[in-house]
Amino acid sequence: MAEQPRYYLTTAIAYPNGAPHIGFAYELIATDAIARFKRLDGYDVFFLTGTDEHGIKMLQTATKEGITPRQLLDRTVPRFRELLVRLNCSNDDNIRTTEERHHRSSQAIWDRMQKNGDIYLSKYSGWYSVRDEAYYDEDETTVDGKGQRLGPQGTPVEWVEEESYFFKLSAYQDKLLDLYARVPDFVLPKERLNEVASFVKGGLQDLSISRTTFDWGIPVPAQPGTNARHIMYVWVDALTNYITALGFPDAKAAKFQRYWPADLHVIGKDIVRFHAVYWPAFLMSAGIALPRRIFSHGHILSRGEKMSKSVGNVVDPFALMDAYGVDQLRYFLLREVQFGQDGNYSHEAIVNRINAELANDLGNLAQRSLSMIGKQLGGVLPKPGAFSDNDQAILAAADAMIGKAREAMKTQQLNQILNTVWDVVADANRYFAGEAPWALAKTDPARQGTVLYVTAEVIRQVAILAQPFIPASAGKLLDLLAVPEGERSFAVLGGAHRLAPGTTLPAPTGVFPRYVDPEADANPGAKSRAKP
RNA sequence: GGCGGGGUAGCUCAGUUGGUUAGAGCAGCGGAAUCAUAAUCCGGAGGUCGGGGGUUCAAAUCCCUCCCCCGCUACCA
Repeated sequence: MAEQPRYYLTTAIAYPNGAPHIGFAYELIATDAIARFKRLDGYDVFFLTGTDEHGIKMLQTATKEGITPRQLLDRTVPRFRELLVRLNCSNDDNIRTTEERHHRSSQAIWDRMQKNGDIYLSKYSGWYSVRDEAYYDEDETTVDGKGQRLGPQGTPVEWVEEESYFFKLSAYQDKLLDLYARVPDFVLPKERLNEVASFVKGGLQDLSISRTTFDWGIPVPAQPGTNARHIMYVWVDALTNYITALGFPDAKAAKFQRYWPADLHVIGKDIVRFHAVYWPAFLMSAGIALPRRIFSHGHILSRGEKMSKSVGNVVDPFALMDAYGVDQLRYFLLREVQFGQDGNYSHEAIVNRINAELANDLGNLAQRSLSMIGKQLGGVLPKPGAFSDNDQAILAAADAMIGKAREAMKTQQLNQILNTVWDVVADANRYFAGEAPWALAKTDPARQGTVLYVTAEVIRQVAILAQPFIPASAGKLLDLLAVPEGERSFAVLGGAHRLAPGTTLPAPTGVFPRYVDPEADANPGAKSRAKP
């Protein structure tokens, strides 16, 4: 028997200096759907999430509140863990960059890069904005009326000069360009790779990778010739989490052997450069294999506008789950948004998807067919007669879903998978209305049984394929079809396997409730508006 | 400024080796059905395909030009 293929995928690690944002929830949902899809499709999956806990912003947030970074984390990190649980994420590990294993790992990759001659000590100076956490060129800055120099974001900057270690990023320009040419889907969507490539073509400067001005970070390994206390700055620390979780630097770590290189890093489009330029350069320098793909997802906008605290349109993922339900939120984000593009969130849009597609199209189809089996056939799945052309057509459509889904998954087109599945749901509704099994009950009971059987079989395949996206609801649907736990993987899709006639089904219950605006009950006349 | 993507029905989008009446979903309008979570099904309607010019028997699709939006990036001042 062939060895089970492996699949390692990650989200970016989130920065827990506040409450979890919808953007992180979106990334978790999408990555979880991919992880679940791959597992159901027979892969040995390792799915990593985590939090990025160092850096000056963390220190500043803590200081502002008069607590230590550690205390801040004790308060915020549990909320991120809670989000994972609430979202029903199937992650296999959740790394924290403050963990001891990660300190060892980061120091080890640093050592390797240094031994390769890519790290040197120099001086970093420039106009620094604490608030932006960024250096600016002098000509990017302006001086306001009070003599205060400001950065391009309008934040105050100050002249900072400090000793810093540098990474010879400039030495990797050609190797990176070669990588992009050799592996054209290294970054998806492909327009993102084009942007990265043109950035690299424009020339790379060496990267400052340490700081001495604060100490909330991983110490740089002891160096001969200097006693300055450097900590690693941002990206060496953050990116390395992907190998830490597999047991790096232990060369014999079973997980590292098994799962590295990663198949997929799912990240937000705002950090493409770090993953598509810095990370492969670090890995090349350290002599570690490169990940196979970076997928950059878009941002979730609120009614077409960027969410920001100042505008006050930030959406809390917990509030959304409370208002609409977990699977409903997962479904909406993955169905509505083309993965890789920006997407729009609005109350109207999510309610529409929930009611039209989950409750009406799929939920109601299941309810009407299964309750007919329950009421008229004693709850026993009927044995079908010979299949008519219509039966064969709808079954063929259902059988074809898995092939299309796998094709779409090759490039992480999650919404396309849902399009495929819900196209079949729409077909099934047409089929059901056309065959009118409620009328057949009197005229041709045998034929009615066949129609109900075919419908149930289509729902079975729909539910199995829907599992990665709406795991709890799809599971309930499969329960209603009395599908055993061991027969819910993609191996039983495609027509080689069918529902077993004669099976007794449980009494059907609603799986996808309609969303009813809470205001409607109290105030029936009022036009309801967006709540969350 | 440079590079890239885009501007198609009220909304979100599909549609380029140029070729019959430009498509889908949602919304809206009309009808059918009544098994079902008042869900479902059917049908009409709705577009000068950003503006202008050109090539062609024929252009959403090719060429020129202009306008607007988005992304990446640079720089003058």
